[in-house]
Amino acid sequence: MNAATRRGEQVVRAANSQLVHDFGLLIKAATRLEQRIDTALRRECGISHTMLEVLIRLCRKPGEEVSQRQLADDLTLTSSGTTRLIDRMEEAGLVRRVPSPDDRRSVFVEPTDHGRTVFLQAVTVHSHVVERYFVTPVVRDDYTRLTDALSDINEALRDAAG
Amino acid sequence: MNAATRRGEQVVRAANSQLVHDFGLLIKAATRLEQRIDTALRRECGISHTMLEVLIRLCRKPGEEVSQRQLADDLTLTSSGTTRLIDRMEEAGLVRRVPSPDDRRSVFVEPTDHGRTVFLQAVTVHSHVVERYFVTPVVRDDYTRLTDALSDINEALRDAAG
DNA sequence: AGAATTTTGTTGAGCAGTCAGCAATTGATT
DNA sequence: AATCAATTGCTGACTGCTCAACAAAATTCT
Repeated sequence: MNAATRRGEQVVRAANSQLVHDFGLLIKAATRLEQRIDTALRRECGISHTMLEVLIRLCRKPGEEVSQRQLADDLTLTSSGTTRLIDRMEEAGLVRRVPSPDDRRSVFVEPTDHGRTVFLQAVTVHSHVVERYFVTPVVRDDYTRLTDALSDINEALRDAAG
Repeated sequence: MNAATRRGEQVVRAANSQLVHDFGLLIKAATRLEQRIDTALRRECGISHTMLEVLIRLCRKPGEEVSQRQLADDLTLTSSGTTRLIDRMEEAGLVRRVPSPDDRRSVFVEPTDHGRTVFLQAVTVHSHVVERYFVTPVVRDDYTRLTDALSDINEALRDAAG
């Protein structure tokens, strides 16, 4: 057997590895689910899935002051991405920018009344899709394990710098 | 208690719902993992994560003829997105377009020698990241449940049209 | 206090995808 | 066989993000 053949087998083995396949499952499930939610939200509420995530974050603790910096960190976005996202949401009347009194670099973002109204509609749509494709397909016992595992993964990703 | 207060509580409850939180875990884990892999691949092999997914698909069964259409379906991309992706990969010398003899609309995509070489390097980088942040953080017993659950979710998503 | 460093949000340029519309080819209907 | 419909890949216009560079403000270090 020559070197070329040997390498050929190596390539095929790598492409069929269990690890590669398993990881593909995660990426695919997340991508498709997000696409579905995004489509449903745009059609029924006129907002994107990312915008819903912003509203979720902003409505969590009423009265809490959330800066763009915090939003960026929580949504895994860059600061410039966040600036533009909030631009669009402000334009759509969903949120309002409020300059921080303590730190004049910082900008707080808060939901408007309209933002809260849309949020309630959107969360309903969101829940339906999640219920149908995320909760129902998984056996109850497996579900808690799934979320446990995801928590562990997120923790590992958060702790490690590189 | 007036209507406004009642609605205010409703908003807070929705933003803190378990379902919303759990789903956030999935999206966040997938997003961050993919970002990490993408960064590592770009730095160490000069290709994107999407390009690696193409190479994985193309190297699975040697001799198999894979059209752009099939690639688009497997990667959850639009046909135009696929066209441009293959454009870039062809330019980088990773793949080659071959017109199908049977169907003159269709284009087969196959990896070049260079593509296979890069693939082997890339799969190593990919495996390291996946091993570290996807396999290791999860207890072994939970791992199989996790992948089972992800399979179920993907099946539900594949079967349903809307 | 003053200088150097870090943090915050914004902007221009670019990248990687989408959608809508297209021509070429193939398949189905009659 | 002729037409009508569906599929394949491509292109222009757009979206939503990133990265790099920046000014303004805050923090740290002498």
